[in-house]
Amino acid sequence: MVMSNSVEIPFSTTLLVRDTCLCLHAQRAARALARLFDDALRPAGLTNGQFSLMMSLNRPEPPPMGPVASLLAMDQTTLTAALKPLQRKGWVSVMENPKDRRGRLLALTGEGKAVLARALPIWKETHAALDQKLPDGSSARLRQDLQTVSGMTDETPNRALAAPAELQRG
Amino acid sequence: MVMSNSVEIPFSTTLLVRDTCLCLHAQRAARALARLFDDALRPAGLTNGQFSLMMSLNRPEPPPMGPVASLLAMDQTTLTAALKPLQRKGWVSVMENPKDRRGRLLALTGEGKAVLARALPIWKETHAALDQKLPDGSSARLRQDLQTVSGMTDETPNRALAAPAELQRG
DNA sequence: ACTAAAAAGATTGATATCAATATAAAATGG
DNA sequence: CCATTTTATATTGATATCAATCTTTTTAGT
Repeated sequence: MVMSNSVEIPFSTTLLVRDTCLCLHAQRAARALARLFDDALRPAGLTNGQFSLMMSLNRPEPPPMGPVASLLAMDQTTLTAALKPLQRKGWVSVMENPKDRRGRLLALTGEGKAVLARALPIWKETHAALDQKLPDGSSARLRQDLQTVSGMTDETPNRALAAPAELQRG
Repeated sequence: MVMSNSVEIPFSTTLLVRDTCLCLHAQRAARALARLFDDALRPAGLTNGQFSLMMSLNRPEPPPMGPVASLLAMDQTTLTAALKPLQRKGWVSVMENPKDRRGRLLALTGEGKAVLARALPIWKETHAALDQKLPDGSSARLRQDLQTVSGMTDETPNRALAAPAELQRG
């Protein structure tokens, strides 16, 4: 009798996982889109993530960190780290919240707004080109499905999706 | 006449970008799904990315690095880095390709196969639960749309999607 | 064969990501 | 008011991600 020294997973299973895993498909699409927008935004000096983050700070009132992290569906510690280079470049200011001294309020600086304004037309062009290349209706449908997934996997369902007060129109 | 010391982007534009940007939606969904699978796979000692990578190495013939990076839609240097911890743990072996001494051939070790085999049922459960929570038909549709996006943004269209020879049935 | 170009990976440096943990301040319950 | 708990954020350490650049080896053109 021979010791089984390895546990074989059938190749067909590998193919099944490759073809069906939503997580894998999402990571691949996220990497591909990140590269697309990173390349496009490079002349503006921003990555796709920095663009999204800075855009989310373009509000009437400076938001605290927690809601911003939720909006981007990222860990709070990731946001702390992501802010560092933007602070260093003087594009984002992080100030103590006078109403709650544990908290910070995030705001774009004048220069940050200028950088973002220069990046905006690039985003518009890139996104329009992307939309056009997608089959009719794909874009809106994909957006909707991605939103469903983001919300569903959240411990606090829809916390990131229920447009936070600071981002509500009106 | 007053110097304009900042370039304001209307708040309505911020809301538009937040609601429509496919890149942002993809990053959020990717982060959310990564957390979901990372949490589930933690008892098996794998992250979602390590699971996908190792599963892609479960083939009859050890593949070189390039096609694996393409399959995962990741940079080749990212793959080099991602292999490090797996090599250290003795789950993946990286050997010189005798047919092309520039290249490397990647393979699971016996222990790597065992780890992957223990992770597989966790993936199945997690993915089944996810599928069930999604509205009917969403899962397949989302997969398809994500694949379209991944392929479209690739410099070599469909390079990552055209199932590479090593992954072909037959 | 020789040279130039292309291909496969590795390395470095910067940022992104999250778990685990720590700190400080606010809220809550006596 | 005081002790406990909760909340908001920071720090550390490990991995992930990609651009820029480098080395080695193969391929192409002559």
